[in-house]
Amino acid sequence: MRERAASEIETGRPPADLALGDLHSPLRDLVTEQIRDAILSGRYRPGARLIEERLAEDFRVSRNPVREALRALASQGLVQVTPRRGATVAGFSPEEVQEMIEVRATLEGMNAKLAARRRDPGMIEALRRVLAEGRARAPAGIAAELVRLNGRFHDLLAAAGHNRILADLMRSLRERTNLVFAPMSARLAAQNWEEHAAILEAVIAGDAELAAARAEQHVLRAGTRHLADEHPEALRGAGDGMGKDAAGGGGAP
Amino acid sequence: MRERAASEIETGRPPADLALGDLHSPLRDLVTEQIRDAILSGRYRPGARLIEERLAEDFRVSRNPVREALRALASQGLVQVTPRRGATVAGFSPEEVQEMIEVRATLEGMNAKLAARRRDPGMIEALRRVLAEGRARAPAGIAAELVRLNGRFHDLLAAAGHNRILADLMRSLRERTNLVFAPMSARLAAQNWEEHAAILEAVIAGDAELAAARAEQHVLRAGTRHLADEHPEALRGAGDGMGKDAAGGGGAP
DNA sequence: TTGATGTATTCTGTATACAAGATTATAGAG
DNA sequence: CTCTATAATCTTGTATACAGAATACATCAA
Repeated sequence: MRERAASEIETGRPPADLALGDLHSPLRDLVTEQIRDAILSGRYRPGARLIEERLAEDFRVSRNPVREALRALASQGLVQVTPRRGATVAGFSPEEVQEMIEVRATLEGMNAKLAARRRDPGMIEALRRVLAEGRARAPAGIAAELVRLNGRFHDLLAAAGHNRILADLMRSLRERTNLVFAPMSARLAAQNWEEHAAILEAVIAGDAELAAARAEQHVLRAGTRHLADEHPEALRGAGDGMGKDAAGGGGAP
Repeated sequence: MRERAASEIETGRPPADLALGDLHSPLRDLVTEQIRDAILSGRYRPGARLIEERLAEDFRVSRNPVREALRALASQGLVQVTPRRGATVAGFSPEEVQEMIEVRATLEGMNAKLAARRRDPGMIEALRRVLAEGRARAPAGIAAELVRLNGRFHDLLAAAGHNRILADLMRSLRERTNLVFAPMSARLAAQNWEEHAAILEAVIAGDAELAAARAEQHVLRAGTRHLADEHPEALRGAGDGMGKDAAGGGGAP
């Protein structure tokens, strides 16, 4: 503490409260991020085997960080590991998808309620900005960017609810459902952002019940849309001219 | 696979589709269970450092399985690991506890609703049995046993809801809150089981809304009780004559 | 004594090695 | 030609080794 103050004076720099070492993530974390991205972006498809040594070679690290990364992803539900048989990218049965959606809907509803009760001005302002960007990009944006924006909106909404535990659970469920909802047309993306707008409106108005209902419906509707609109080509290879973002998904909730 | 082993034990029936090798869990899993038990039973207290090599020596294994076990527990929220500084038993701030309770209350409410809609006869029968046992033991039972029974009741109720995702989340949250609620008097344990009875009654009656409300209140009330009734001695050492089960907890929800 | 500084020790992060289990390929019997 | 048995290969599970970061300790100056 005193040392920090000293270095502050010496360098004249503001007292960033994170140590220099905090910038240096362990390999395990870097590898986890790489694999997670590969899964969420669709480069590794559900069911694909994740062989430790192969990944280790790809990333030029030893198997240990890879193992730990795989286990971490497994505990988040993105990877499935079977003893002595190794890891695969998680795939979900229709029942599981349905269950995840129901839970997510409930949690998003709860969170919207909390957010509406709080009406944190800073968060609302940030949400407005992301909403504007999302609406603008929805019709024509590229899949990967829309997924990123959608994630930002939901993360901000979660932050507005001020419940970290809840936020973590929602993010985990969102990532998993994204794996399923990834391919979504521009039309659906547009509707997705209109629903976001409606949720935010209710939050701003402080109408907790309305916000909750809208957030819950938002998730449930996306599930229904997915089933109704189901694209058979979603399961095909990546050689459809959309490049590596092909499976990035346009506007899943 | 844990479930499979459990049902196996419960039924005493030789498993149909169970390969012999499935009985042989990796060391990592055995170590995970050991450490988890130690944490949940209070032998390792919140904040205590979990040093890999020390644990490895205790269990007579190398550090690798221990590392993986610690990471697994970390992802379940029972252990906290800081890069380059190692693992400690998780401790929660009052805010986090409050947040966990709120989320748990919502999820238990949702699950009770699902269970009431289904009214699975087999599950209800099993719940009745556990309820009877819990009620009988509540006044005088030893802490560790009451925790076990309480866990069984909630697990069965979760199974009755028929949503695995939801069940997993509830169990994870229950374990974490148990870490906090562990010390609970016999009186509170009795009330705990009366609330269980009320929930089950609503489930049996098929009254989804009532079941949800009661389950939600059940969790929230336990949180309030905990704050109101807070025992200062909960944080003291184990030398109070209750032995190694001292922190096992009588009747947290 | 108190505080700073350098040193020893402890612990984690990562790499490597090897044994045992699983998978695939191959050969032979029917 | 299909099916089974067996060998060859691949992969995971676990142990061990070592480098670097974090912590504890001892030493010395004020």
